[in-house]
Amino acid sequence: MKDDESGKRTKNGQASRGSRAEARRATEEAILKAAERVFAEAGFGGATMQLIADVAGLPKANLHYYFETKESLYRRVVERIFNIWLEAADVFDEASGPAEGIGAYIDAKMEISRNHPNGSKVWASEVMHGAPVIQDYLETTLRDWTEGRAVIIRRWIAEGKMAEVDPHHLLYMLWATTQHYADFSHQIETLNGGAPLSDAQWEEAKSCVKSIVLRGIGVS
Amino acid sequence: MKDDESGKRTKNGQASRGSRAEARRATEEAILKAAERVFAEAGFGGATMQLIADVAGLPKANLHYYFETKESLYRRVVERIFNIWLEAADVFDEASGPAEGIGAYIDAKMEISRNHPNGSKVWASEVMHGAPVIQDYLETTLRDWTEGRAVIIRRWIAEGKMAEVDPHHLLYMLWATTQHYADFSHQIETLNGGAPLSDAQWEEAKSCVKSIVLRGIGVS
DNA sequence: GTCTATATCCAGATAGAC
DNA sequence: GTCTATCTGGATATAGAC
Repeated sequence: MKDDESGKRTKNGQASRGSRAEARRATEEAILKAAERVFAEAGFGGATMQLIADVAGLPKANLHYYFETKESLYRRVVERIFNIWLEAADVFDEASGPAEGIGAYIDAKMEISRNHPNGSKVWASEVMHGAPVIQDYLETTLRDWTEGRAVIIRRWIAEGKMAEVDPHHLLYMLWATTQHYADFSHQIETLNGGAPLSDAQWEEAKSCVKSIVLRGIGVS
Repeated sequence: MKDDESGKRTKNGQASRGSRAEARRATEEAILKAAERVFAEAGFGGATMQLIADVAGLPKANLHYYFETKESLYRRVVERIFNIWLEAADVFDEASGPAEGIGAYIDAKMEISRNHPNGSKVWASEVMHGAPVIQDYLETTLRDWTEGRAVIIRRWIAEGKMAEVDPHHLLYMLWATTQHYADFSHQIETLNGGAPLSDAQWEEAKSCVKSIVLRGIGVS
């Protein structure tokens, strides 16, 4: 509930308590939250500053006071989901083997797909359009992260702990399967009779993905 | 090479041979091809009729002569990739078991990801934004198709030909893993040192996805 | 059927009072 | 820091000559 700070705001969007700095952070947070949703639902080109302002409950001009341009606001939204994913990957490193490490990684990514579907969609949209804004992240942080995880996977293979599979393609499969539940949530919901997945269905999704992938790499 | 009809056109976009009807089809095809690329690269909101016209080598006004609105042009683009996927699914039905059926389906979907990456991206974008234009397809054709395939999968399970997995989640995994190579091609390319996957790498991707999934469902 | 020129609208961004 | 009013560019779509 860390980011449920909208309750601290009046309907005019002014923070009602705390220091100036806190008020500023709270307003920024409200804008980022609204922007994540609008960018996810409409795409960068389809999103309008007016709509983001409406969702955040602020006049449009205030957005430009907090974020110089539409693009700088967008970039901050993309950075957020990326950092959330990076943190979730810690479980990968601390594991003693693939069953634990990859299983926990799938769990963590599925939880994020459930709790931050909009962030995931914004990321997907950004990458699909050629990563015009965060190409630098792909070439530095993401590439380093990927190579580091590939080393771990190759060690597990060498130690006979899992089948011999290409580490990159395995990682792509983990990203694809977990993020699909966020990025294509609307399609899944439609095929689920128009209703979002229930708690039980999410648990089933998690265990189904884990069981197929883990058995698929010779762990189980 | 069916759609390589741009060679029949002069630089002014006029068809140089054949009947009026043929000329019309050729121009329509050129517009659809350009539109698919531009919508994929910029999203619906970011795409402009001017840019599509430039890519197609036509004046902007001609697009409105062939397609009444930007949205109707977009809808046609989305319908195309959907129909391509539907045709590819025939291999699923004709198979005698999961090893053959699901293996062939993965092969077919991977080929489409390679040959129609832009169509796949347009579809993904459309679904991510809540399917404002093709929701009817999701609720009719796609739902029917999915339920039909689920019946086949359940039969294979009942016959002891594969492990007991939820058919829907298995289908989501097939879609996610195969389409990832189209939708996230830019990310994959970046992680591949900036180069697109080679022929050999595509073969490796296909066999890697197949081996993990098939082993994951207890086949092979 | 094809093109140039244009009408109309709406977006991002800013000025300036409070 | 917040808000109203406005500037300016660029988008969809159309009119009308050829």
